[in-house]
Amino acid sequence: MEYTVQQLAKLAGVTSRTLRYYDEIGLLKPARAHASGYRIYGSKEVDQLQQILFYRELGVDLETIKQIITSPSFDDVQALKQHREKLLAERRRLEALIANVEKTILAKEGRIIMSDKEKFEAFKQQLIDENERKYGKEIREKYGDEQVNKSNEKVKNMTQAQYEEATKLGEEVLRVLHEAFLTGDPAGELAQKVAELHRQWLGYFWDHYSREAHAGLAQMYVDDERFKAYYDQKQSGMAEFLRDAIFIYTGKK
Amino acid sequence: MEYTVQQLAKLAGVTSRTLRYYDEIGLLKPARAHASGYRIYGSKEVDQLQQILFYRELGVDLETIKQIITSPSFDDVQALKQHREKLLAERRRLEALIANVEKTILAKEGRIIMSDKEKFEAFKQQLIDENERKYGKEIREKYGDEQVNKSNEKVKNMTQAQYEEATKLGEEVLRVLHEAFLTGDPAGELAQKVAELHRQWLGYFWDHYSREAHAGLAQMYVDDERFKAYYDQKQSGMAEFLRDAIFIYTGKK
DNA sequence: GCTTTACATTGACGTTACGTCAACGTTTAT
DNA sequence: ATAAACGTTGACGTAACGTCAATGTAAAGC
Repeated sequence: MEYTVQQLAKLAGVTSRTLRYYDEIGLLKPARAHASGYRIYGSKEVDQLQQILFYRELGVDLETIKQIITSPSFDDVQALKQHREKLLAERRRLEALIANVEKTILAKEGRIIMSDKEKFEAFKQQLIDENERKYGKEIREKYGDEQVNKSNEKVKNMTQAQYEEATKLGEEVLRVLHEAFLTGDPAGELAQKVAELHRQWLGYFWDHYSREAHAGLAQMYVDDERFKAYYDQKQSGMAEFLRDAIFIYTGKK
Repeated sequence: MEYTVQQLAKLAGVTSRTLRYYDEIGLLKPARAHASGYRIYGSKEVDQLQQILFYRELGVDLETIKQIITSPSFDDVQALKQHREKLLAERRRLEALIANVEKTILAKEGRIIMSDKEKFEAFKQQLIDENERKYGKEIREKYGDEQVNKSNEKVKNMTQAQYEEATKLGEEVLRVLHEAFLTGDPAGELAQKVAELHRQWLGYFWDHYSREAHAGLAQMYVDDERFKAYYDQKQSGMAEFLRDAIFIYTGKK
């Protein structure tokens, strides 16, 4: 089954302009060009476009999508499974927003008290995850400029499965951190487990690990209010605790 | 509680640039300016920003958001309830995408057959609804330029609850249309019920109804492949049938 | 075969919602 | 008083197209 630009655009619910743009940037090339110069797309391109639309739906930028799907190791069934996981996560985020709006309604009706901070909690979760990744990069730039290109490449080539794993690991860090916090001992077994998990989490974003960089990032968690707020979400003081645990783990203290 | 730009930005998980931009376009003005010229935001602005973020989350463009929240009749509790409805709808759309990806996985594993068309179904639903609204406007421009401003205003002020009702009605039109189609009689009772339901649906988007405009739109459904494909989704010929039913309903034939 | 309509191409400017940076004034902490 | 942190305005750049012009090609109608 072959399609011209308009046919495929209609089929997929995009515009012909979009398809031409995708051709132009090398994201989705036609199967071939008709003698007239018209673009002709086939089944392979249909499947590729569907993948692109899933990634787009999940907020991935086109350049990143291009790198993922043009990789020789790209496995479309695996990618579809990853989309599913990510869509489920997105649904959970929506559910948090729904819960937040319901809570806001109660607050407006005077039934509960809601802090200014709580009003924005559901909006911020994804942003904080992204900021955290970004700041990890800044540390890299600070301690090793020659590694930045590799690091950028690594982040861009991260698969959705890896992203999911990283997200889960980040959640686990937070959970175990709280347990360790309750022990009160940053040098204890639990706290050191947190630091180790945190190091594993960094492995998803950093091309090369160094203790110095790890410690530097941990200090940033305390110095930057956004991170501090994130780690203190369960209980105040947890950001400092994590910093201390990591300092001990890395031998800085 | 008062906040400077960075404080509110951090609280809400947006950038100071965003807040300055929102001030510049009149979307979210500070409560006052400090003697230094610094922007100072208060509780009222916090609540406004939360509303803005909900609308933004739901894909509403900033100009539209501005018009909604600056309207004298804006009711924030009512708006929150509408956000909730829309978020629930968005969650249902995500669920359709999840079902679609699961189905695609099955197709890839060779367990079921999936058409090229089915591969894009979940992506297209919202797009078609939006296109339909847009074309309704074009008809208005064609038959009555002096009504366009009112019509634009109506669409922009449509509440989320109204949008949901319109969506449901659109679905009912399609369902009853198929039943009527099976009777084969565009002048029959069922077909005329479809035309009436369609007219009601138009009431959500048009400030003023005219039979001429209705008939013109119906003809467009047959002439424009995108609408034709939409109405023919259940069975080929349904777009023409709807056109005929509306022509009879409006007295054009 | 010729004409008209529909479809496709490339090129280019415009849009929305910011991101980024420069230059410089103001506030806070030491 | 000084340095660091924060704020301002102004301005250019970006991603992902939307829109339109000029022109060639394919398909339908006569």
